[in-house]
Amino acid sequence: MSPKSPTQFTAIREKSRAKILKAAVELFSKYGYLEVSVSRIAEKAGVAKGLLYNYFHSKEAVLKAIVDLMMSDMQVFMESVAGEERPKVKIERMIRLSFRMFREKAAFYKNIMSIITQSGVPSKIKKPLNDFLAEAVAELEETFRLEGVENPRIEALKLGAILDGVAWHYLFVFGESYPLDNMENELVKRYTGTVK
Amino acid sequence: MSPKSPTQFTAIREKSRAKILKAAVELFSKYGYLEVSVSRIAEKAGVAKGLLYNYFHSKEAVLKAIVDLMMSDMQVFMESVAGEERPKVKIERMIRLSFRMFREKAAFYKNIMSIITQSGVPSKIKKPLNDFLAEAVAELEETFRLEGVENPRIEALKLGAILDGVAWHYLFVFGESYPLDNMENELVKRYTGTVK
Amino acid sequence: MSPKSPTQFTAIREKSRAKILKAAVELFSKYGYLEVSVSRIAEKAGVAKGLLYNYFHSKEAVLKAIVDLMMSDMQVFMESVAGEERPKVKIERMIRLSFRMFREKAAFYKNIMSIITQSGVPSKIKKPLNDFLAEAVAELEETFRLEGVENPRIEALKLGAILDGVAWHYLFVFGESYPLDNMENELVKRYTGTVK
Amino acid sequence: MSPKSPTQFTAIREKSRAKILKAAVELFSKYGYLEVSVSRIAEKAGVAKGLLYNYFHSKEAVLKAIVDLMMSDMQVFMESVAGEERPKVKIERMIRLSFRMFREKAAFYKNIMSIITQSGVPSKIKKPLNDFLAEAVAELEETFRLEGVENPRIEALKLGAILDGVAWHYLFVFGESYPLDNMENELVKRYTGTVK
DNA sequence: GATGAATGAGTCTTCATTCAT
DNA sequence: CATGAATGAAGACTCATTCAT
Repeated sequence: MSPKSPTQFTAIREKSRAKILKAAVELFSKYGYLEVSVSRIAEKAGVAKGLLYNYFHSKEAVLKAIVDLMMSDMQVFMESVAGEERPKVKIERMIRLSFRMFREKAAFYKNIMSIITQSGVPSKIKKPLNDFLAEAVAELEETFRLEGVENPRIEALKLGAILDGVAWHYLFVFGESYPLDNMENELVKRYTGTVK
Repeated sequence: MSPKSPTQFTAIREKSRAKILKAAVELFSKYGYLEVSVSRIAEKAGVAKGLLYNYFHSKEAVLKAIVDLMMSDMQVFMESVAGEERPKVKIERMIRLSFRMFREKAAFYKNIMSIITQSGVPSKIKKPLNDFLAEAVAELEETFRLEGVENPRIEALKLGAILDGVAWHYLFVFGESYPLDNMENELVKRYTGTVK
Repeated sequence: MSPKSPTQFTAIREKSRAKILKAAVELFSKYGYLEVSVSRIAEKAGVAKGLLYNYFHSKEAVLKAIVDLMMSDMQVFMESVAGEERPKVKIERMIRLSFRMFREKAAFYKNIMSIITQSGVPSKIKKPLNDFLAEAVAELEETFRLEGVENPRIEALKLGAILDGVAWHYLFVFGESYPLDNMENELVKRYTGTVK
Repeated sequence: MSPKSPTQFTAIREKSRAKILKAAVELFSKYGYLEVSVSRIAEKAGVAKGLLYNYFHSKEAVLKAIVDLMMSDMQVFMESVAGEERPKVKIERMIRLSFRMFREKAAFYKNIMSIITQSGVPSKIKKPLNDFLAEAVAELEETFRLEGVENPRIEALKLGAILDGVAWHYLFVFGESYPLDNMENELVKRYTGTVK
């Protein structure tokens, strides 16, 4: 008799939106943005194709939403180390954080790398990701500088390259057999002189 | 008009095939496999669309042919250092070779990384590329072992990660502004104790 | 909260229905029947999409309701001259009435001509409009006959054609720059021998 | 063995293009531009949907092609009376030409009027048609001026309105029952003082 | 060997309509 | 009476592939 309350609608919306995003993340990370059709996302999410457009005005908007999610996730991670003043500790935390992301946000991370690598993706979407990476390297550089490292820029790029290289190898080349834990400890040791 | 000799036919075939491959390489590295249509390849190659199917039975077969080309290119590179017995020198040469490839075969390399990243590409094509990478790491591992490094597997993976990370940063993130030369010298110094 | 009296319900119903019709008229005349979506009508009317189906069982039914409205409007106009016995005066009044409609009901008139022109619109809707036009011509014919004009049918069709032609030029071709007033006086003079 | 000659290809292309245009003209004039889908055009033309895009880069381009055809047809008609110096004769010829077009190019003319009337059609397409109509009226005005008519502008608009009104009544309201011949003779008599 | 017209499945997107609350 | 989430058919358009010549 009475219409659904706004609260009910919000809850329903949130749930459907989440279903769609979840399906999209999985499919994009497994098959790549261009290879996945809107129909397939809808099917996997268990909703009608049309419903997707109730929440995202285009396929690209779905990708954008995923990227935004990932970005704020990463931002949170970044901020969690931002307060750290001791350079060595900060480096260690950044390394450990990166590995945690590789492990816990594998699907997201795969998407990110795949998006950056795919030419079909509009640069409107790529730009913020590239910017984020560049910023992360800048942060590393600053930390190395504080630590008194001789060539902080090069050193930051090197660590950045290792981390992204590890991610790439883990996510796209070697898969589960990759010795993620060993690499993590090795890098921490190498950059801080200690092992946990 | 006049009947052509078998040799002439072969020459013609080879020329058309090469034209098509060249066009495909350029387009794939610039726009990505999925974004490039067969028509566009044919157009760029200056042949009729139908002719392409005379040489390759599908669009995917064109990609396969390109990957094969790249693989043998890399194989040649690899073999050029295979004979080197002195571990330190071998490591240096492998590093320098990699950077030469990043620089001189940027388009190829971009394609490779992009292909590996796109799970849409059938594993028939991706497998050999992955294998090649694994093999290269194995080669590094063996060399580090000879050198007497403590944990050659980890060390090889680390250098592999750096190299691929550098490639990724250079090709997809930072572009021409990336200090490729500095990184090269830095790595050589780090791994051999010398600079050129 | 409190139970509403039947009168209240009727009032509410009437108000919502009117809001929807108003919105539809405006949108249809501005963008055309096919170009306007039900969502847009509901949005402009400030009601939920579903409510529209509470009052009209389809989008087409909304159009039908609008056409009916227009028809009764025109009927009223027609009846206002029906009593006139003097042929010359009647002709003049019909001409002047037509121009008043072009001016004051431009949106309605645009809709009508547009509907008649779009064969996509089901004839259930077009029929009454066509009938109305035919009737108007018949009325003119009768009046010309009374006046003793030689070929009243042809004369009626000719005046009808001029009036619709003027409407068409004014509404779709020349727009505001069309000399509606001049044409009106010219026609009155031509058909009655007088100017106001 | 040998490829088709360019001449053969041109012939084939011309034939297919014509088939598609013919189907489109018929469907557009019967159901209106917006109501007709590309699939339906292709089906009626007896070709695959995709082929249409081999000849026209969009549905709108098909419409544009039709409009262009119509425009040049009308241009030819216009030019055929352009040389006529005697005003009375010129007016008669213009009237008779118009009626010939209504009769012989009914489908085209229906399209034109329907296009001008439909809001969904981009003004890029409408503009030239409107311009053409305006030009035709200007031509009439000039002729009336030469004839020494008192108010040539109004007179030209009036004749223009009659002609378009007749077309509208014939094509959209009364259909085959409309006394086209009578109207034609009546108008000629009215504007030249003679009947054929 | 070479041409490009032709096919049709598949892409993203829109929208009238239904329905649980 | 009122809401808006959900559906699915249909629309315009793309493109790998085939084939007659």
